[in-house]
Amino acid sequence: MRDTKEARVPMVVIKRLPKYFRYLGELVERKVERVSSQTLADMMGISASQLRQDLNHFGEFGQQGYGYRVEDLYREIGRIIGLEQEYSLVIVGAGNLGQALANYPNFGKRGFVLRGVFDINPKLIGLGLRNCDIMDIDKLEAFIRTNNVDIGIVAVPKEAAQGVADTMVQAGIKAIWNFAPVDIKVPPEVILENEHLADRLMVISFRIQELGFEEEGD
Amino acid sequence: MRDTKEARVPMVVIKRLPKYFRYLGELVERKVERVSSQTLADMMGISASQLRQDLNHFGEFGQQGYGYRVEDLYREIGRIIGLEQEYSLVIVGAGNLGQALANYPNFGKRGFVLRGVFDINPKLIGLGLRNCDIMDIDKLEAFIRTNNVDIGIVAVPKEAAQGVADTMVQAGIKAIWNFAPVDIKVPPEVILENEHLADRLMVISFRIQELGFEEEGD
DNA sequence: TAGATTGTTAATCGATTAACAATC
DNA sequence: TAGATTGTTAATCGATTAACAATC
Repeated sequence: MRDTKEARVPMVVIKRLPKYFRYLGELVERKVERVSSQTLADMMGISASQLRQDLNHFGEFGQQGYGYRVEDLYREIGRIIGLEQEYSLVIVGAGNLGQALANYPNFGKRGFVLRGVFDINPKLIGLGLRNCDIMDIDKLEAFIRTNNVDIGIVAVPKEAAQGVADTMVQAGIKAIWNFAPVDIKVPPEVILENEHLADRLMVISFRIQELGFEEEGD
Repeated sequence: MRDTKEARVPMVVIKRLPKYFRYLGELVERKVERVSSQTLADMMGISASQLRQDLNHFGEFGQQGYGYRVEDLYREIGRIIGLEQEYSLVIVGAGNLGQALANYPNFGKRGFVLRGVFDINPKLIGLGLRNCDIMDIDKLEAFIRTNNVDIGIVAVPKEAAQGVADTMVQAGIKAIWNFAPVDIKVPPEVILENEHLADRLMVISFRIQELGFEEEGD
């Protein structure tokens, strides 16, 4: 253990890991035994250089003249991402999005275990969702503490988002996945990932426009 | 019109536009009249240099010694993003996620108009959602054509995603926003944005792990 | 062994930051 | 006018690509 070459992995590289994992998973399903960096990179639409450079952050997984054993590399990447561990999570906000996330089957498949859903609306409290009840948001802090919850999903309106995040931080949560359309502030030791859906739609909007310029521009 | 300095804007810059827009919107709400690049950058947690460099791709919006008029810059960025136009969209897949997206109020607020929701499940077809009915996926291609739909949201299981995207492309859609956990292939003239939620969760998983190394590592 | 392909170092490219002359 | 702050050029930093010796 340790010394597996851990020297602060750049975020761009981390973000590509799930993609590697997905494509390798596909190869595993197709019962492909070996793959070269070139072949895998072509499938993924990246360069073989980048693929090898990326893997280089974590160790040596291939064999000269042969390539990579698909099954092995798949398992290794899974381990690097941390999928061999179990993470417990809670969702705050049982509106449309919160409910959709609670029911998203792909999460449970890997070791992400939904432990509870919270809302402020008395009408929702007590209702069952997936395999856990919707609880009052008053109970959030104690719940996170007693259940050692790792990840908190924020799916509340933007006005409430910072408050919910503060409570999570207070309770000692490790990471927050924010779906509210604001930039939440958390102390540096807490991991924060924002899912700004409206922002994405604006990127699409810009690019559609830009398309117009291009045509006209020549 | 034109010649407003359009020379292929880098993707990193495009992705920051909605963030500028959000923070400026907040300042507008707070009735702040002017802001300097330094102040705005501090709020956003970026450098003033980057902010000025970014704006420089689109024109000159400030005034030396004064800064930027908040109201004006807000409107300008909105225009650059393309929010003055209306875009029509359809959602394919009326499962939990599709329904949540259909009900997401923040979309409608800007000019994104939901024109239809489609599903393959006969039980869902005919049900009302927001202000449009769920239609049979058979009708998708014709619907996109006749209604000149700009953006297609893919919210179906991964096995069905590529097929749905193909139909959309066939029908002449401009952009696809994909929520299925696969990399869809589209011709280069079609804009594609992926929302790989499971990938995001894996990034969180990696970073929680990494946190463990750090502590132990010193 | 010869051919293939890795791991890794060096070269290139692009994005961020620093600096400052122009000017309100 | 003097002070502030922009727009923009130059310097730095980081990420991607190219190249190749090591080796299976």
